[in-house]
Amino acid sequence: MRQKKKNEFLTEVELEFMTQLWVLEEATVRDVLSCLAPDRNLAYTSGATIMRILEQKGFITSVKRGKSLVYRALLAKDSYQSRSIKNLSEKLFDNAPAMLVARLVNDSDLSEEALEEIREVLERRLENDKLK
Amino acid sequence: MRQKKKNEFLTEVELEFMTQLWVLEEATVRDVLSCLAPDRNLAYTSGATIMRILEQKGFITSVKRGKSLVYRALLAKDSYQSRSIKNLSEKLFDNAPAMLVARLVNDSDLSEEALEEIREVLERRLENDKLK
DNA sequence: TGGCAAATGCTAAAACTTTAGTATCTAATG
DNA sequence: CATTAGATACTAAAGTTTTAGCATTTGCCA
Repeated sequence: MRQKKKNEFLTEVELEFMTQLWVLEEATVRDVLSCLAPDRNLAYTSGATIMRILEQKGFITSVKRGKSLVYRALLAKDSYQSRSIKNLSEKLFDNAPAMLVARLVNDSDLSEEALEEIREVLERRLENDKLK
Repeated sequence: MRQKKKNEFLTEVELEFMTQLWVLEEATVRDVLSCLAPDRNLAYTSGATIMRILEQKGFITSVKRGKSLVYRALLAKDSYQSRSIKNLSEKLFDNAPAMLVARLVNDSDLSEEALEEIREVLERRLENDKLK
């Protein structure tokens, strides 16, 4: 009835785990679990399952070290950030990135510093553009 | 084993339908279906099911008109854009909106015009800030 | 080196998502 | 007012996600 789809995006829980792995760079299941919110209370085997799925999907890889598998991200955080923001822009902002930024700076309440940082990011980008 | 979660976010297909409804403002199942990509080939009843689910979840509402239900969004596109961008910023950008904008302007290849628009959005926002 | 603690592999349950078939209802029209 | 075309309601199948139990493997240490 429904065909298998291969998704290039992380599910919610997968992202939760990847986020830790991106910080740790190298980690066992136990390492990742110990970095989650203390009230997360996930069974060890659940964590192991998530990691195995992430590996199956090609987001991470593992090597055996002692009796444990040590995982490492294949998908870089940078790349996934780009992929995600691009997707959001396409799917929800009609490919109008300016509208996306407008929502961000107008509706979230950002600090003065955050706004300044954004301005700098943008100015550096425009500067860079002119040089070419 | 797993508790029921109530998600404030749209699934992929739900977003696909909402996107049309936001444009149409008011629409029957058939109206929405006819706006999807021509190669989408979804059965009428599938469309009806999606709409019913969207209503159950509180994203849209309906009134009977003639023999059809006419749907209308309860969740505004603006609000959902804000909600989504905020979520992305939190979950994938460590709450650093400047980093988010950096990914957007550096890694997607935006046109000169798009960058200018973004600059304007930001300048208007900073201007507005000063007035207060 | 035999046993134990800890790790993984295998399996599966339950909720969610996506799709669609069948049954039922209803409004318009001859 | 009976028929019928078209709409919704109900149900369900198949895949995905999230969680975890049980069995098995493995390396370490007494």
